[in-house]
Amino acid sequence: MEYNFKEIEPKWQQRWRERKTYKVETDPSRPKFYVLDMFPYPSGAGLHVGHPLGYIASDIYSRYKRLKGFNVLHPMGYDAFGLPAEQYAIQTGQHPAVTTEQNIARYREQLDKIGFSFDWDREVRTCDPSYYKWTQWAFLEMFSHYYDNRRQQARPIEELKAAFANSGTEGLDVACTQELHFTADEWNSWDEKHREQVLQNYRLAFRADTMVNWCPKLGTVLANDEVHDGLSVRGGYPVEQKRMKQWLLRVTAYAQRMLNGLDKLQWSDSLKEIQRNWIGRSEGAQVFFDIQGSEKKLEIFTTRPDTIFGVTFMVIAPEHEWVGELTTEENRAAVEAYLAETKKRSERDRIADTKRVSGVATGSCAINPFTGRAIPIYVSDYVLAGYGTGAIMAVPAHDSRDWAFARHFGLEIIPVVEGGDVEKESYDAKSGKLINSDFLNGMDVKEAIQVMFREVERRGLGKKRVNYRLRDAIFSRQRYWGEPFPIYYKDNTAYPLPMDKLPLELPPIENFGPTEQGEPPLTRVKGWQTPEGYPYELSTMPGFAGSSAYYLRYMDPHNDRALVSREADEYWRNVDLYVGGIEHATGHLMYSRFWNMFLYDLGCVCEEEPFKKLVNQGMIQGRSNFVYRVVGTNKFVSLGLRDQYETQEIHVDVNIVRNDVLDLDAFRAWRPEFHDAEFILEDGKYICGWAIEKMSKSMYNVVNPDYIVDTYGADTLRMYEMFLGPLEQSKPWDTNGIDGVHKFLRRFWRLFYNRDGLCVTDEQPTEKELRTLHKTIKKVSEDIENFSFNTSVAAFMICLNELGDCSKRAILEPLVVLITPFAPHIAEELWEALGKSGSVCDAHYPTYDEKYLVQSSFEYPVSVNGKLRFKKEYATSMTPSEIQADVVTAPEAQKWIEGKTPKKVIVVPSKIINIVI
RNA sequence: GCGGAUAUGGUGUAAUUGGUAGCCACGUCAGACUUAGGAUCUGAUGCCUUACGGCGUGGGGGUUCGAGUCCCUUUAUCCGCACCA
Repeated sequence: MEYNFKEIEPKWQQRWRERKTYKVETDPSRPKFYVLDMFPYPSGAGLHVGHPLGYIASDIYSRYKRLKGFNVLHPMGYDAFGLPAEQYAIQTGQHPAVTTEQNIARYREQLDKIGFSFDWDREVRTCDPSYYKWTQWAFLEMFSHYYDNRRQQARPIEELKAAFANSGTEGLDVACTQELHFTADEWNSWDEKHREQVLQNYRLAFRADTMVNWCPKLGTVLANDEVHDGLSVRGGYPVEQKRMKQWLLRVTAYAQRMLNGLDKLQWSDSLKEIQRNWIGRSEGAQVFFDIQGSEKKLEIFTTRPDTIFGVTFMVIAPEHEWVGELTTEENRAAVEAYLAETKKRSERDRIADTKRVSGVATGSCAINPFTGRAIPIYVSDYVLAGYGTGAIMAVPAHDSRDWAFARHFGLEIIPVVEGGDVEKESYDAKSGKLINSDFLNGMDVKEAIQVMFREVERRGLGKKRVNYRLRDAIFSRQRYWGEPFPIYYKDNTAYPLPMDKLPLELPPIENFGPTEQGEPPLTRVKGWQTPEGYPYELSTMPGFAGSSAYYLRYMDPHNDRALVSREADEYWRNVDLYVGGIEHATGHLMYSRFWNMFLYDLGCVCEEEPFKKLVNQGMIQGRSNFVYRVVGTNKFVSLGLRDQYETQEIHVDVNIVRNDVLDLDAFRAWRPEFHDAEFILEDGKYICGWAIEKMSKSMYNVVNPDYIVDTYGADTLRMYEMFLGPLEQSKPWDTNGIDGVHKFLRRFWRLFYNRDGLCVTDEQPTEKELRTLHKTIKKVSEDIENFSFNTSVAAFMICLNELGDCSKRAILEPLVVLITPFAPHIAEELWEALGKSGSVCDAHYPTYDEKYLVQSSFEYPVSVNGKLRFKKEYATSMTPSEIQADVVTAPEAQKWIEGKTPKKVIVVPSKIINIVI
């Protein structure tokens, strides 16, 4: 009887469905384990072989944990709202609700074929009103909370109102957009509208007039992580800076906590580093500079207060609010011309063109507070409005940008740290002795910085401060396919919808496309207002809104009274293992942490961090194949002979190429133009060239998992994807090696079945067979724990090679359980064949017995600089007695051990190979 | 520019974490069986050399009895940030 995956796989998939094998319930009597995949956007293209990589890994891990006795939560759902779904809908001219539904059905069908152990009863969809009710709820909670810096916690806005009524802003330390100062009397004298405007400065979800990334082509604003190199991540369209009134989330309030939290997480160092960079904490000083002939003081931020004696000019950003004021009459024309020019340059131009020095003098001067000298103030776009205060003190001797600027405008360069030659370039290093700096002279840079922090505060010039690169997240999108804001407007002031009115459902509309003027599509809905006639907010929430707390919803997906019940949250707590792509490092993984910390402050969840351990699977690239057409003919020359002709490289569909050998008939049939193609072969074959490229339709290198499942079966696909290489590493999909894995499964099957049928015997296994079994159990289990799935697949193959044709029940039974996480279908079938009742998913994971393993370590003598040392070693291929004999009986070693010290001893694990006496 | 990662046969990779480099596969070659096949099984396969032997983990240097592994340096590729003061 042959291994017939085509019969086995649908059979077990159907049984799992019928028996609800993967249904999971809260069960305090058992330890929990939560394994989560990043849920997919159901895009129109369907899955390719790269998508399931992470799902397979997490499925192996969760099946393993289940066999180990854990109560495993392993859910799946769809991130169905947002730009990708909407762009696809626009491209196909269908309504996003329709395409999303279709795409989900397609995804589900593809996922089911691979045999995942998801509990589909817990499926969530972010576009489902019963789901986004809780997205809206969280938003309203953010709207009605502010952040108390002293307690490091979100607090109800009512407390802040009470504080304002009592003592104004006196003694306040809270997260805000701008530092405001007012008294209790002032607060109490304001009307509701004015108070509300002030409160927007403190709410965690708030409306503000800020510079935003506006993408005209997508017709919406984007958050910083959705823009890369001045282009939108989705679609790659140009993005401009624009001042607009938008909803934002005050994620910056949590910057320090998000930074601190990283230390406790089991995430890869590179991912933590990306988040650290994105948060971008820098310690420095805020310093106020007097302005000549003005009451005002120009505030700057610097990380190098030690260089203040070298400040010879100041620069403010073109968007700085004092540009107008600081510009003198004689300079006004030049400044305005410069501002106009800067405005024209797109974000992308500015990035591409960082070496160009440009700027203009305002005509005003500031006073260096330490030297008392007047220094000119310039405007230049190398200073960013959004970071720090939008103004800098320039130290040309020790900052390369300031140096370039000073050179360009002929400004003075005063070195204040020893070490470089400021005539040639600036000396930016943070080391050296201070010079030309009065009381700082002779100090080291690090010491001088600390002294200056104190000195600046002592003289009342400013304060030591921490600055973050992280910006508040822009939360509105001028699009249709997203969660509506539970907000309405009365007299231009935003009011929250009462909680019992949630969810506020997205109204169905025919024309959902973006409008040209940037008006949200919801503008088109007549009567989009409260029953009292107040208009609702017209923009919708961004994609990351719905994905920020979905892992919590899986714990209790049908609860209509809370996002998650206390009971479910206290049992499942947080995600033990999260598997997904690194591309979400600065997006979803930041927002989720922020969102979860906020819910933690509210007391809604009991863990501050949502994802304990995170594994980033690598990307699967495509492996394209090429044929070489002799120019001007319809002749194709094989790879090895192409140098003899002038050829043109053409992509060929990888599905008609096998091991780089072209299927000639399939090629002729592929496209009409190749119908009468001729070939110049080498060794009777046509060899194709290849290259690693992105997996995409245009390169003809897309491999669909359905095709692999049809040809080789899901179990082969699962094992092969793991066998391909380390999970975290990006690698090309290469179908060439898949036969090896498939052959392994067939050989495995043949241990159970021969031509006559089941051939499993009850014979006692030999010592050698038991050793192989126990070694494999140990290796495979350890490898799963370490996410080294490629080596565990290899361990199975070694096991099979060593077993030969051993068909003994005592060996095969544990092996079936061992292989279940990797190849669940074949495991179920064989488990049944062995006469076991129930699913192999509920079996006990086999444990290994040390006594069958070769002594794992022994010690041997080594001479290190004439001193005797014993070194621990490991052996896998010899028994302890063999090792002992080798070491002890070698006569030279014997002598050495007796005290006749040799000059040199070279020892390798199992035998002494060289001793010099 | 700053930060992070990677580099091993024709290919994907492995290496007990400082101890005989190349496990397991793919591919290739040879053989067996055969209804000649994209089936199955057996053997060989890092490179140079007829052989003896030599060389070999991107390059160079170092530490060590011993380095793919540790240190310094350099090159290439990938990723993140990027006028962040």
